[in-house]
Amino acid sequence: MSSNANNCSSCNLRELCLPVGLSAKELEQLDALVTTRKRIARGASLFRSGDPFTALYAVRTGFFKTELNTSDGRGQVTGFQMSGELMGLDGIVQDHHNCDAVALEDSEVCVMAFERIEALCREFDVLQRHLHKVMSREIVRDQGVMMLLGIMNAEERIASFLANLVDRHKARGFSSSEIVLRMSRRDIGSYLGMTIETVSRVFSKLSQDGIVEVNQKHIRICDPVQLIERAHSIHASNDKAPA
Amino acid sequence: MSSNANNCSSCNLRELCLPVGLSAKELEQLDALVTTRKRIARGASLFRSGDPFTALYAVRTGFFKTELNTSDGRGQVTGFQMSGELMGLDGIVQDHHNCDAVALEDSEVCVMAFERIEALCREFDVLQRHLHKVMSREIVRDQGVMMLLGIMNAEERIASFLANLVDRHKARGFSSSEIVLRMSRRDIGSYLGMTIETVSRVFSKLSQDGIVEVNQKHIRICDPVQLIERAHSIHASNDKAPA
DNA sequence: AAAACCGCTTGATTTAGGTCAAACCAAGTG
DNA sequence: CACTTGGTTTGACCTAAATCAAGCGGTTTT
Repeated sequence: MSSNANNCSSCNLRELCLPVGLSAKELEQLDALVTTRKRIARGASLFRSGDPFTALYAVRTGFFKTELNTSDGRGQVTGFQMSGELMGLDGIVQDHHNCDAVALEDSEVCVMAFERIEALCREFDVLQRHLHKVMSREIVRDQGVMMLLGIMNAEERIASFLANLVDRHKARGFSSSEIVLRMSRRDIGSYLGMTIETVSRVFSKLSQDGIVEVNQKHIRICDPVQLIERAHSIHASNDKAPA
Repeated sequence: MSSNANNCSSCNLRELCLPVGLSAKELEQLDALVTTRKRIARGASLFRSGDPFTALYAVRTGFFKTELNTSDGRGQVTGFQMSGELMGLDGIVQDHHNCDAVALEDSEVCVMAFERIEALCREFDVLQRHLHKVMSREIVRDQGVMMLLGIMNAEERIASFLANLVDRHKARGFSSSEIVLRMSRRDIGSYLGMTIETVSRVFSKLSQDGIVEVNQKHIRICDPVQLIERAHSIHASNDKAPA
């Protein structure tokens, strides 16, 4: 790796990952955060449930899912992570990870030793507050998913899911009308608490209604207003990119 | 309030709330954590969605639910909190609360100004780690609820819910075979993503099968092994009392 | 103490979404 | 190229849970 390959201060994801308004000097000190980077091939796991917890990971490139697996083989996808988003917070409480993080495409993550994060947070209150906000955001996001699973019907769930993806694409400066789904219908179904058949049927419905165009993994959002309309319930202000 | 009424060091919930293994001296300094206590009458709110966030709250006595409310009047209960458990973590990310916290019986909470918590965490790494664990535990708990809502059927949900309550009662030294539900069937249904009728029917079913005895709010666990059997999926090691 | 009310239970019926099954389609592979 | 293979779509049917509706204790009100 080149001299500044691991530098947060020169990373273009800086605004997604780190607190804003840091001085150049502070930023420089934060470069100590990322000790290494790690490449994960599509289909491989960054960590698995039970692995010892030592670090948090920020997605640098690529796309991940996190999932819980049950003894009886059923699984629950608990989230999808894209560039600038954090993984591993679930591991802190028991010193081992509580879910699997699987790369859905060839990906690269920044490895941040948790002890180092904590040490820096004791030094810089801005960073401390930032970490707390990141964790709080995850809690709020999870509560949004609970609501989605608890009270929304299939169409609302899919619409919320798509609207959320659009938001996160926007926050990264990507097209907000053309998105490519990195995850399978099975993963979507697992995340949204429904079968692949229902996922497929709802996509077809939204397509017939002229709200989206669906072509396998390629989704074109034709009518973003109607899409949000269909999401209906608070598809809350959660789940944005990390601040 | 008497001289040491607000002292964490003399609180019998200490082991649920605070890190273990603190020296007497450290404990003394932590007494600065709780600035005030607050009584909340049954049915009243400790905070509501949108209220400015300034503090975290620990339940001292009583029982709470937290819920999200949607524009269209639907609501989702996101959790129930009993003595020693924390509320308010959702408020950190946006400096205002994201859900309502409602007392289900006359209750008392310890108010911990968040700025003070952060200041102390910069000073004591043990406390810092503790706060991170508490937040991580909440994330893991939420993921457990996602799984419950995503893949469990009605009976598994109710069985998990009861098994979880039993665990938390045990952790507090309460009877693990006799529990009194502080929440209504409606709240249970909202939390578990089902209607009150289904809640009632599943209770009746578990009762017929000799696993529990149900008498309105009074539940007797007759066969705890079978109860866990019915929960089936990982009713994971989450959602215990705060460490 | 009748009446109105509230939370809960139980039964009858309906329905959203699950299950089962078949076909489709893109991407490898021998 | 024919031939898998794995993910996706679509259709037919079924079921778990929702909805609708009635009744059942308690508790509070008048």
